[in-house]
Amino acid sequence: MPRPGRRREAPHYPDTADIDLLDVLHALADPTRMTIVRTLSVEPERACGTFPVDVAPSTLSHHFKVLREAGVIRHREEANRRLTMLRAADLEERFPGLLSTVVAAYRGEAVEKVAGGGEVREG
Amino acid sequence: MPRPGRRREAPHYPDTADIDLLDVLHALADPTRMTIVRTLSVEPERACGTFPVDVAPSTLSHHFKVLREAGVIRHREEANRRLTMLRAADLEERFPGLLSTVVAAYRGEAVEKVAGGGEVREG
DNA sequence: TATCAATTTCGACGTTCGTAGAACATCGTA
DNA sequence: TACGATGTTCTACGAACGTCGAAATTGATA
Repeated sequence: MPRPGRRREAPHYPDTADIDLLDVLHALADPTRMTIVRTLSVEPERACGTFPVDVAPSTLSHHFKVLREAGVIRHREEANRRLTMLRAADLEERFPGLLSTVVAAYRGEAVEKVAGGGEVREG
Repeated sequence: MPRPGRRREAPHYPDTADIDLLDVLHALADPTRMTIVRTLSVEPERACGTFPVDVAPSTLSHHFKVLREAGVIRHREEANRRLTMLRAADLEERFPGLLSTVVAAYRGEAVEKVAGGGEVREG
């Protein structure tokens, strides 16, 4: 009996206190996922299909799952789309300075290695 | 014709400018390797076989290789042992604040997940 | 109601990873 | 020279990973 109001199963998010550092580091250690995070660090929220990455939708969905279960992102339902945003405040509470430091480090990286190579305005 | 003065091949270290963020994050996203790094953050250098981890020597050697090629550690030959130290200054130059932030975050983590569980004095 | 657009789930495939045992190399010492 | 201590390399193996296509689901729209 599928419940209405949610797209399939409601995703499971770890509590802030349960966010694991190694899970976060592993989630960030991938060019596609890092591109997602960097994009969200500039834009507060964004629809799943609009990220500047060059992978199949199913692959992208997989990366969202990794980031979600690591506690890095959260989704918000809107119509038939799902908006993604960073759990920046939660991460800041759990691991102070971590997210901003990592994102800042990635800003300086060469972009050629990023999946898709599509650049996003760095505001 | 084996050359004297060095234990086998001289390890290859990336230049500071060539250290890749994703490689570093991947290297740190493992309990055994994170334990090595945390230990070195308290003690400046340490012989390879003396880390509080519970893996076979060959496995440990593999982890050192990952950390070395990511640019996180450096070795120093001494007699028939090899001392390991962090490339803290290089990492600070390449990715300011990254190493200290990550290590600080790991300090607060539960230790049960650490390979071997052997605790080290946290000074 | 049929259809489209957005996204997830499932199954499959090839690659990388963490692990350990066996063999080897090097240094210090008996 | 022989031996023990210290690490590394090689090989192998199961698990996890990144990738995709096909199918399914949901909300909006025709």
